[in-house]
Amino acid sequence: MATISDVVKRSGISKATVSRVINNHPHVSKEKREKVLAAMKELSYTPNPTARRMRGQLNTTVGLVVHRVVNPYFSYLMDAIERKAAEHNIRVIFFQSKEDKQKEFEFLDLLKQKQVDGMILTTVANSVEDIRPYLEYGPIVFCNEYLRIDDVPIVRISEEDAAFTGVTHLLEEGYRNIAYCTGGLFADEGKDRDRNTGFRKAMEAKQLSINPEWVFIDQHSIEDGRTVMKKITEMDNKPDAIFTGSDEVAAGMTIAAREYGVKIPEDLAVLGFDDQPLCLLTSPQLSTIHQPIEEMGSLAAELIIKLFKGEKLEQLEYELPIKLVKREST
Amino acid sequence: MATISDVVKRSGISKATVSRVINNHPHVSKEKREKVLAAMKELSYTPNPTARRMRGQLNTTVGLVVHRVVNPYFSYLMDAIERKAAEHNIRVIFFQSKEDKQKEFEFLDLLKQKQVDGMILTTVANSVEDIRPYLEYGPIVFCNEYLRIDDVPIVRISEEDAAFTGVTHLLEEGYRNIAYCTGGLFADEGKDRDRNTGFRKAMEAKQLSINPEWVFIDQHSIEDGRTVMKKITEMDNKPDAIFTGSDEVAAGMTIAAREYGVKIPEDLAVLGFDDQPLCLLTSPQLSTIHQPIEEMGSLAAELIIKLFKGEKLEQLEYELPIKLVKREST
DNA sequence: TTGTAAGCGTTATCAT
DNA sequence: ATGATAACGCTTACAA
Repeated sequence: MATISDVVKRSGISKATVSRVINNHPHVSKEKREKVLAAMKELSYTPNPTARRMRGQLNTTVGLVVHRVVNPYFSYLMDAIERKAAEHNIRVIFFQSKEDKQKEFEFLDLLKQKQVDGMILTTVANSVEDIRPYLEYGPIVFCNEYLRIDDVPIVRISEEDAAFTGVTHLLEEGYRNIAYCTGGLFADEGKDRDRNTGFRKAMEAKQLSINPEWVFIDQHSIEDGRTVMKKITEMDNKPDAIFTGSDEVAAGMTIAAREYGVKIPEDLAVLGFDDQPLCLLTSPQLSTIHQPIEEMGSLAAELIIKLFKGEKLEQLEYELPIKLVKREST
Repeated sequence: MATISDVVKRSGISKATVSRVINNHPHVSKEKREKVLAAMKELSYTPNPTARRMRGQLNTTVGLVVHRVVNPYFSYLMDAIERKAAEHNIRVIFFQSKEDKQKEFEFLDLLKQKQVDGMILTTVANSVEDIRPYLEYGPIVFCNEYLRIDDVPIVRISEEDAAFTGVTHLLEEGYRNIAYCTGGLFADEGKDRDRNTGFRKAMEAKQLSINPEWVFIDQHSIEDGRTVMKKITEMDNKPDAIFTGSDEVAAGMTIAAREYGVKIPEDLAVLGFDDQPLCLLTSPQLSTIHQPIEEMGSLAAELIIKLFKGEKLEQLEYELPIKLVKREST
């Protein structure tokens, strides 16, 4: 690999001026600039990114922390982020946190060590207080997160709107006995709080009350969905529709429905969340809440790139619109 | 961030000796070693990886080129590779090639520029001759590839065995009119050749001949699967089983089957390939060829790590065993 | 406008 | 066993 010194020898021009040309600095005569450019081309010279980084002048690598890459939600997000970053010649290093606090710290340390120049965090295990100190070392962007730190831009959907839209859809289709699933704990904080609010508001708008027996917490997987369906079949007082909060859970329910002879949506309407490709594979195909993953990833990448360039952001919170996709299950 | 010079000041010991301690070199007195270690701890010093890389002494980053991360085959492979790499404190930078030759070169250039210390290539678009020069700059491992370059280790399954096993399964279940799908062109090279050989051998073993009308080439997606099913329903002389070479294609066929009233497996048995999670979501659930993705990724990571350490590999070609998973579609 | 030289944080060479 | 010192490739004061 040719170095800057090779270009110096070849062109007979000083290192400083060559560097100026490389970095498009002004105050270089046309003549010398062209000579340098010629030498660079002849040697097919490329600046060594490692050396640049050591001088502290490089922003080309962003770290991306996801929960698990095999979760389609995250793999689509990665895809969107990587494509946008690639357009700007930014590399993406990725990490799987498995929501392990210790691992998360290890990744954040890469920011401190200048191994990455910025971080996009999609699932934060640690607290605001633990994350904040790392801001000193480089820009951070939250994506699909509910922590709020001053100065940290955040890209997400309105969970309240999503739940409201989903439950309202079920109500409009004529269902009245609505069950509710969540990946969280039906808690009063973060994502849960917002979704719960949406759920409550939708129900209240029709003067309906929430049946606590029909609330399922901590449900994530296809297997969980099967279990939920089983539980419902065993109930005396059964719901006639369910907001699952997850396509996987909804898919699991379709599988179990076949086993138990439950007809979807006649006996039980099932609404997913995310709009993953699997929605088209189940029978019946799943109605769901479409998440604007592509836009979220693309925006998150753009934000961090702006921060790399030292641009000021005119806005810190971005709530992207969801939309309801009606298929066969509701 | 504390630097080696800070440790020097704090401990009153020279840079050279501090460096020796950091790198566990011998010929350092117990006394000084402990002093240095103490200073390092007090300052919570970590060596700067960028500086190390510039000295040419760092092997901590591997580049991983996949076709598309949203393809579950690749996301599971990434997952396996990342987990194994993380065990050894190796970072994974990932790239999506979309099988674009130009992009592939850009990624390989990162090896030249020492942005990554080694490369795992899972889908090579360029020719052997184009790839070979990059070997000079760092180790390369092929995974799920069919190019052969001397000295480049390769991890894959036996495509011939996979096709033979799959087709033989269909024959053993009593099907005789076997259709065949491939993501390739039914060509005489690479992956195709091996799979075709397996297909032929399995058929020949039962003295059956291949009906060229039942061979579908260049089929990849769920949509492709729907099209294949449609074509089959329109045939006068229909096959009674199909080896799809892809779970997606097989899944697409189950969707179309519902639309056209085709019963699987009674009217047409369908065999997938990969054993992706979606196999459990379709009705009927898909029989398929299970790929040892976890093992492939893990092994590929181990190989590149061995090469980082300068270890000699005792073996260059690794063919991992597939197995047939019978579910409801055959 | 141009060039010299210092410095980024390491490791390796060579004396001592 | 230890310590100066050069070197990795680059950018940027500072001087000219």
